[in-house]
Amino acid sequence: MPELPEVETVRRGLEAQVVGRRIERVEVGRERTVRRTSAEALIDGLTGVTITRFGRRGKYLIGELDSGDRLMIHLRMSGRVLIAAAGTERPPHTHVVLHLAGEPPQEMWFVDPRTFGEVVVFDPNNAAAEMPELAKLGIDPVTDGLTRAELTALLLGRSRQLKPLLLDQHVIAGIGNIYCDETLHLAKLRPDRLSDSLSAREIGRLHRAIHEVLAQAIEAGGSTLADTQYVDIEGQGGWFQLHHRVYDRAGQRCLTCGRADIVRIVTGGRSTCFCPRCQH
DNA sequence: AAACAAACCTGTGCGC
DNA sequence: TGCGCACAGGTTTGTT
Repeated sequence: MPELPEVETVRRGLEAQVVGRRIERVEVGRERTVRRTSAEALIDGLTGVTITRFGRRGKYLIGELDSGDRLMIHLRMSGRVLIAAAGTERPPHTHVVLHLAGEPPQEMWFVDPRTFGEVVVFDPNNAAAEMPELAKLGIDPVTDGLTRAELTALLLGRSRQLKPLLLDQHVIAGIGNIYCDETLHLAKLRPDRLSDSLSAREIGRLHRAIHEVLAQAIEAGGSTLADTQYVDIEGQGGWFQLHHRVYDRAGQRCLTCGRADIVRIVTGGRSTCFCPRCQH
């Protein structure tokens, strides 16, 4: 569920509330969440340690530890990170608990019904072996910046449909299904357009749309859909869903032209919504 | 190289 | 009310 804007919102919450606080105790309730290593590895790697800063690349949260190790959290489809007063009743599917020192004592929970998410402590000097996907991530438009020239090279260097290309984390890191559809709509480009068919003018529109959609979504705290699965670390939802113009609106009138209905197709195995009149 | 399908899981919403 | 199916914000792997 969570894409770049949601992960960035979580990152900011962690930076504000978890960084600088010693982790006194660690609980792992479900082995699958720490499957890359083990419960012992996570407990050993985090107990008595302090997170000194929290970064993000694409949808990967990376905490730097004063032990020299790093903490990687990926929310995948249904993961959530929450902070709560120590002793508060935990929601179902709370798989990892970090007990944080300080007044008042708090707990950081990793909650994940579908268990696709991961929590890992790894050694940055051995990242190629322990976290190989990090090195393969493409350019993060927010963390790294994505210039128009870089985007042009990424598009013209191959012939791929725009939708699967923008979703490919090895090319551009952070865009997921919601923001891909919203970006293509704002750029007035069909999701099945081939990347090497774009004019310089169209590339300019796409470049602007990527940055605008992500920036506005971050400002709005991300998108919280009807199931209210995504919330920030304090349990608050975002409000960018109020600005969705195509995502999950198949069959409804286009909010931009008002003269056609949003269409749903499947591209790259993903549900894709667009306006056949606005997007070419 | 690019497009597809399936896999990993659980929960929810819908039609009957 | 209950059942079965389709589908979900992600990513990897294997097959055309």
